[in-house]
Formats: sequence, C-alpha cells, structure tokens
Amino acid sequence: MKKLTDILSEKIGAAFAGLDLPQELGEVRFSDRPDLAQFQCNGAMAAAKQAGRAPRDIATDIIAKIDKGDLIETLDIAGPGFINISLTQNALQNYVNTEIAGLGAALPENGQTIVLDYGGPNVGKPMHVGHLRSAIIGDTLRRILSFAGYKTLGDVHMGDWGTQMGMILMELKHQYPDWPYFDADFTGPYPEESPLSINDFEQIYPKASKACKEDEARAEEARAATVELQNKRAGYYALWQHFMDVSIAAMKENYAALNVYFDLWKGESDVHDLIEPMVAQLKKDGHAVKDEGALVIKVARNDDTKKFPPLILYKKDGAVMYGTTDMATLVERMNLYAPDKVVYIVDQRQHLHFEQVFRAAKQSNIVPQKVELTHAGFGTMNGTDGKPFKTREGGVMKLEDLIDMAFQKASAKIDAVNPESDFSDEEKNAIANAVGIAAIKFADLQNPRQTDYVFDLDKLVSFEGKTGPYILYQIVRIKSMLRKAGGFQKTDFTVDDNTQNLALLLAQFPNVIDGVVQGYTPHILCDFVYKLAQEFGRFYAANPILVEKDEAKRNAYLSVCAILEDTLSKCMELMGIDIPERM
RNA sequence: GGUCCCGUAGCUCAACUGGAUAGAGCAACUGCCUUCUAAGCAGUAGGUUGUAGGUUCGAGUCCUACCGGGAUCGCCA
Repeated sequence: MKKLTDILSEKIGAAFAGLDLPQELGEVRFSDRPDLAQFQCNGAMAAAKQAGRAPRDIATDIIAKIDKGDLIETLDIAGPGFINISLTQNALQNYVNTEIAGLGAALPENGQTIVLDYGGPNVGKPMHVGHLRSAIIGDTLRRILSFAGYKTLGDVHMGDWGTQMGMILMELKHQYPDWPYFDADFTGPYPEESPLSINDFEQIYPKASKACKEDEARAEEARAATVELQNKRAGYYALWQHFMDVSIAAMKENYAALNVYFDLWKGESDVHDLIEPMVAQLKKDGHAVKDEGALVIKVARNDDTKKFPPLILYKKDGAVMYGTTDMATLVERMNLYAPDKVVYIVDQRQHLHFEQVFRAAKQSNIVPQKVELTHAGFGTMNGTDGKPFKTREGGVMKLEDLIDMAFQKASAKIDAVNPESDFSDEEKNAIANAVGIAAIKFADLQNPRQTDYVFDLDKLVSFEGKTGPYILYQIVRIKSMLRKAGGFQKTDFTVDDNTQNLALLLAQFPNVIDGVVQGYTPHILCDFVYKLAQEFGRFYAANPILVEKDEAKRNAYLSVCAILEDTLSKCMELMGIDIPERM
C-alpha cells in the first residue's frame, strides 16, 4: 500500500535534488485547496532563502524538470510559490484499483513486535466509564497496528496487587470478623465459593476508601494488610483469589460487550515473584539505593528542568508500589516477547510516573536502549462542569449502565423510525446493540487522544451527525442497494466527475493509517471514515443508481459502492465496531 | 512556587506539526421523501483563533509578556 504522496514526493524531490536543493523539500501532500488542485508541494518557498532566489522562480525551474508522464495532468504555480499538482484520471483510477480496492488483507508483516498496555481495570471495583477510554483507544490501536504489519500483544494489566486490595480486605474484616479468611490460626481449606458477588464490590470499595481517608489507623491497617497479602498470607490470599475470579468474569463481560480484546490477561500480581530477584540485581548493580527509609532508583538528571522524584521500589513499610510492578512487568515482557516497542494507554495524569519508570528501566538496562517505551496518555473525562466526571449522586457511572442506556435508546429509535419493521426480536436486539456500541465507541475515539474531553451523555448516545450510527447507516444503505441490485457486472473503480472526490478520499487511506501509527491517534481514522461516509452520502443523493438506464454506468457505480463498502467496513473493523445488515 | 498542557463559531471539537479562503457536528433558520433506508441530502447564518507585542514571503500553529482554566511535583493508582 504505497502512498500516493510518496510517489509524487519522489518525483518532485528528484527535481529539487537536480537543482542542488534538499530532496525533502519535494514533499507532496494532499492539497488543502481541492478547488485548485489535488496535491500541493510547498518546498519552493522553503527553499527561497537558502537558494537566494524568488520562490516562484524556483518553482518554475522545478516544474520544468518534471516529466508529467501518464501520472500528472496539471502542474502549476500559485500564490507565493505553491506547486499545485493534479493527477490524470487514469492515474488516480489505477492507484485506487491497485492499492486501495480489496484492502481487506492486512499489510505485510514488518517484523516488529509491540506490546500494548491498556484496560487497566481494578480487581475489587466495578468497571465504570473512566475505564472506557483506555480500553477503546488501546484496542483500536492494537487492531490498526496489527493491520499495519506489527505483531501486537494487548495486555489488560489488571490492578490487582496494590493498596486497594488491603483496603478492601480490612473493610471486609470489619464487616465480617468471623470469616475464616481473617482467622490466622485457620488451617483450611477455605470455601470454594466466593462469599461476594461483583455487585457487593460496589459498596465495599467506596466504604473502605472513605474509612481510610477519615481514619489514619484504618489506612495503616490497610497498608499492613497489603504487605501481608503480597507476602501471601493464606487467608488473605484465598479471599483475594475470590476477588480475582469474580472481577475477571465481570471484566470479560464488559470488554466483550465493547468488542475489546486482549491477548494477555496479566496483572500486577503475575510478576510478584520477579520482583525479589529484580531488586536483588538492581541493588547489586548499584541502581537501587536506600533513601528516606524506602528503596528507590534515582532517576533525576542534572539537566532536568523539573523535579524527578525517585522511583520507589519498596516503601518504608516494605510493600511494593505500582512502579515496582511496572518495572517487573517490563522484565517479564522483555523475557517473554522481546518487543521493539511498549506502549501504555493510560491516563495522562500518570505521565510523570511513566517517565520515571522508563528512565529507571533504561538506566538499569532492564529494557535495552533501542526499545521504544511510550506513554500514549489520554485526557481526563470531565463532566459538563469541566471537572472530572461524576454522576449526580457523586459516584461514577458503571460501564454496563452506559452500554444499556445506549442500547435502550437505539431500541427506541428503531421502533420510532420503522414501526412496522419485519425485524425479529433477535435481529432488533442485535441492531440496537450494534448501534449503541458504535455510538459510544465512535464518540470516544473521535476525540484526540491527548486532550481532556467532556463526558456528555447525550452526545455519547447520539445517532446523528458525526457519530458511529451515521457511518453504520451509510454502510447499511450500500448493503441494501447491493442486495437489491442482485447480480451485476463488477468492474474496477471508475473515476468520473461524480466519483472523483470519492477516489481522492480513498487514496488518502494509507496516509491515514500511517498517521494513526505514528502518533497513536485513532481520531484521525474517525475523521477519515466520517468524511468518506459523508462523501458517499452526497454521491448517493445526487446519483440514483438502481434506476440508472445506462447499464455500463449502473455497473460502474454499483462497483464504486462495493469498494466504498469494503473501505468503510474495514475502518469500522479497525475500531472494533460491528455493522448490521439492516438498521 | 517549579514544570507542563489548554484557551478557535452560542455549545462540543478539527485544522495533516509554519502554508493559500480557519473546518465539522450539535443548536437556529430555509428547502428536499409516488428514485435505491430522511439515523439522510442541499443551503443560510454564525470568527479580530484569550489579550498585547515579536520572528518571516507567510502564524491558530514558533518566541516574549500578561489574563483565564487545568494537570503534576516521594512512599495511592
């Protein structure tokens, strides 16, 4: 899937080189003035100073050196020195047919392995809307990187080993002191059934958290319990095991509903046994040192412009922190997968933490220098008041409640739009589900990854305008049309006045994929698929296709629609959004 | 206080990392269903890109100052 802009850049770049100017100046991009040309090159203006000549003169010389061949239709200079380029209809058509049409298959493997760390649900807490972004962005990046040729490994990386576990254990001890799990003399065996269901956790954690905040003794108790759990005290460990079973079952349900998948279901606890040897080695090599009662790795550098606190391996009470498990997790990942890149899709507020971990990992050679460690942070989900999102009751909205809300709304919409539909209950539910999930995922993904965004429930379950359901709708209209067309003579993509914009958009697909891969920014794909769907909408409204009398034209347009369906569907697939046959 | 991020249409956000006339959606207004799904299409209106300077052929984008908002800065994650 070679980029059209690369093909043109090579050609123009060679002309620059021929004038003893840097080849990079020949970089060509899709034009932001489509009324003037399809492509533009701004290099002549950039070259003006260094060449000591007027930009338009340079542009004139560049153009004179270029053989238009069958590729370029027009090549001219505009404004201060823009070089405007448009392709011949044939060239554009060939490109779409050879590089874009039938792109169902992923790109060839590039030999690189990339570990993606996303999800990050906590054991012992129900999943809420705050878990949405990491899951959706991470899973989409996994799909896109995979499509782009990487070997990807998505790891859910559960929070199952931190202080919140001690807090929950102690809260339960206060509520149920008679449970055998808390009896240090109990010799087992412990019950096989979990004494708690996932719904119980809704109450327990908030209570535990409140107690620890208000009462230092309780906080201390929780910290101590955490250490004991991490040392695998039998009763605590057995109870913790129940938390795990119950929580993981619930997580799997939530993630499956969102079409979010993981290759690895690892958690902080999985690397527990790696911590001791890792720390021993770090001490031996002089990386880990005692400081203010804790064992730390110092990561500050002389040229730092901000304060870099050390990474704490062991707190003064002996418990490990998430930095410790993150380090040990890197040890494991290097051993098991030897990735070229590790990307963390985690809240932006943890950026400093990851900078610390990355420095520590590189300083100690736990991670080889050439391995790329990236924190692809995402912004906070704020309420309409601009503060971190909370429900009216002050809590957070559960993920399954959000999903159900979207489902209900989609269901009502189906009834309203088509009251006499022949949808079976089963099909209707499937459609409502697909529409609801599409709405939620697309609404989230279209926000740039890095910035905070406002959690607006109405917007999240909206079906009109720049939304997931809009795109599904356009695809469904194509499907419906192709069904009604029955058999038709399939042709290549034909470029004419009515399909030119579509062709030009389709041609941007490789640039879009590349853009997402470079910046880990899925919203670029959202923009693309929306524009494409919109352009189809125009085409569809302007050109009645099924009733077209000219059979060659009818076939050609139906074929264009088929290629559009493939591309649009591919984009949705890359976001893990299912498409119904009808809606 | 140090460091970093943000401020673009009434609202929510884009703008391919310095390019031409700053674009979408929502909300508002006007048209379009006896042609393929109106969850749609076409159109109108809406802007001194927080303010003031600067850098240059060219600034929403870079620099400086100020105003306003946010994040973060050692034993939570």
